[in-house]
Amino acid sequence: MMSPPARAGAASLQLPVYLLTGPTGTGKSDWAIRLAEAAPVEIVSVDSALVYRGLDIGTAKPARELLARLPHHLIDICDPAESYSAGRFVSDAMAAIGAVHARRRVPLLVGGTMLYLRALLKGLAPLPQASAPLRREIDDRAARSGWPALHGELARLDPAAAARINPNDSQRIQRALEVCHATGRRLSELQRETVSPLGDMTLTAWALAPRSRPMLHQRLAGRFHAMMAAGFLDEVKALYRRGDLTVRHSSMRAVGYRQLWAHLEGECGLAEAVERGIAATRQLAKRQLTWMRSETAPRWLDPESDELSWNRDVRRELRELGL
RNA sequence: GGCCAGGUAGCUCAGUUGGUAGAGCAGCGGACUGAAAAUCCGCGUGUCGGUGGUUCGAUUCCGCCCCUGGCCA
Repeated sequence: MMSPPARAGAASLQLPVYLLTGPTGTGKSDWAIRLAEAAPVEIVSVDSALVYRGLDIGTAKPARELLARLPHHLIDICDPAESYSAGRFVSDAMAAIGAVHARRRVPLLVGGTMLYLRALLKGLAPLPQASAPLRREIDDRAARSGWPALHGELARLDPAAAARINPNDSQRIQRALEVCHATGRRLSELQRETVSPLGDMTLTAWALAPRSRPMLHQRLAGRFHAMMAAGFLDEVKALYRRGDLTVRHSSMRAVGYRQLWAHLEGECGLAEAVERGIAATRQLAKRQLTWMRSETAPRWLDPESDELSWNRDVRRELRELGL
């Protein structure tokens, strides 16, 4: 559930938390790594795919050598058969932030998993973890009577939640029912008890915003083809051959993995899988930009031209803090 | 060169017994509380290959031309 607040002592209260976000493919990790080479910051990944071991090429994971040389947190922390979650992320991230502060260094949150970011900045309600048996039971009933019928059930148990959830939104209907059945309370009530785990820590947020959509799309396509040239398909084949993973595992629903997996299952040719993977990447970037527009109030940076001044400004601020 | 099948949205295609057209995918906008790189909602973006004819009216019928694919030479 919720982690203890990371307020180890008076000293850590003075230390800031930095955040660098942006849509996929804008260079966040590169900026963060070059800063970490020269400043007392430690990178805390905010990424739902980088947590998985063995998902390397397709997630654009920093090279092993870099991960070993510069402190990174929340990368390679679970097996692809596990299911990571926003809740685990919040407690892992708070633990990492506390540990970095205890070393008198500054955590630099880097990533584009916007739900995780929001959960960390604004907090999660005290909700129960996922329950595999409950979810299985709900899935079974959905297969028989359809999600709109379960939405009707939710409308009786938690009208406020049902009003906000579309009758076809299987994932949210399932979660809301799961919460009602597991706790006997309404999701919509529990959500009012949300409190930010960051407490009074000061957060400085920057966001990389691509100059133009066509430019971003071109870069994403180029990057996907580079991943293919670097052995992405072999990486997915190795995961496929394990035999215990399926498309129902969230790790195998990641962009690129899902499409190459479909190709290995014989659903489509390789060229088509690549095109679908590129399209899925574009769609991910678009959703991330929607989050960025509505959620955060960051300082916007241009991925093409602002890195040097950003890097210099952050290092000056750290010096002024005496770090 | 001859015959056949096509040419409709960015792509793949449907359709109009003559009244200027619609699906999927892509794209664009939005939502988002333990699967979130997930899940879901909204929006059609068009010289219907070109040109001439018939017609009140042609994307649809007819002629010619161009392009693509296939078969025959």
